[in-house]
Amino acid sequence: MDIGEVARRSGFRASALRYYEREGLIRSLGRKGLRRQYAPEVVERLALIALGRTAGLTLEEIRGMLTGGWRPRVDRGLLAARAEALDAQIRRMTALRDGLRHAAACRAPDHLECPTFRRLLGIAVARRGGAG
Amino acid sequence: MDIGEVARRSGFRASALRYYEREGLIRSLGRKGLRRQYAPEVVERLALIALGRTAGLTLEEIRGMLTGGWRPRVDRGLLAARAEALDAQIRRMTALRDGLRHAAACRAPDHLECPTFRRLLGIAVARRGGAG
DNA sequence: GTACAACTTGAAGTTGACTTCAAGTCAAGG
DNA sequence: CCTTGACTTGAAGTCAACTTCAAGTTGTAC
Repeated sequence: MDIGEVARRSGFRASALRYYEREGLIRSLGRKGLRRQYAPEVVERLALIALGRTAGLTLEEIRGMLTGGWRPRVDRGLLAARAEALDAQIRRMTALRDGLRHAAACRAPDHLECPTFRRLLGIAVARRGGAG
Repeated sequence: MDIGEVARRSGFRASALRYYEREGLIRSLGRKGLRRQYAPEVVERLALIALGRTAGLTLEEIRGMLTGGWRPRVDRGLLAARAEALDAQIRRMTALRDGLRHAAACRAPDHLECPTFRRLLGIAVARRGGAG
């Protein structure tokens, strides 16, 4: 496949695909003349990259997770660690989501004054005279 | 409080605090000579900003959520919409987390070949001859 | 065989969120 | 009064992740 075809199928722009190739996230099979030729599987790989991106991962992190095809071994410990880091972020985002949902419903003049909001977000700042 | 004190208490650098002030995320009470003076409440506000940042929100988005103190009204619809967007991202991240956890345990040579992995990540790419 | 759309490259530009730098100001302690 | 370290400013630099641009090449349809 030409890069344009991959772009159409994956939703990434050709410039992004070239960038990903430079960065080692995808590979082309070779060239037809000047033009890069891609295997169809690259589209799945790109779907995974897209998922990682929308999940807020950096390309560096995604590259650490992608092993498919050309890298022989998976570092299972690394994958598990990534999963845990992701889980921590999911918890933070969940707290924020719940805080926002509460804020959308609460009538307190300032959310920072609302105990429910504060508890949801885990904001535990001493009001006065805290020794730490 | 001097900016240095706020920096110590919030974990942000002074340069970040000045930047946030320029961008309208925080306010100082005024100046003592040249020096900005901050109310203690700014530390809570910064904790909220930090939470939003680690949750992957942009400063722009965070500013849209922060109303505390000087902005009179909360746009509840906006807050609810933010919560929903966050929820969508949480779902994507959860899918990815579960995919990673599976990948860390699975013995398939390539995760993209593993039906469990594919299902978890929702990768539904036609293997061959897809007409769309 | 020629037109042209689709590709190629390297370099530079963009955006968000800051940091760093140079040069200058000033509050507080001695 | 003087020193000093924490502050001030605007401008420029940095990083990730691309995009855009200019100039050049080429596969392919006609």
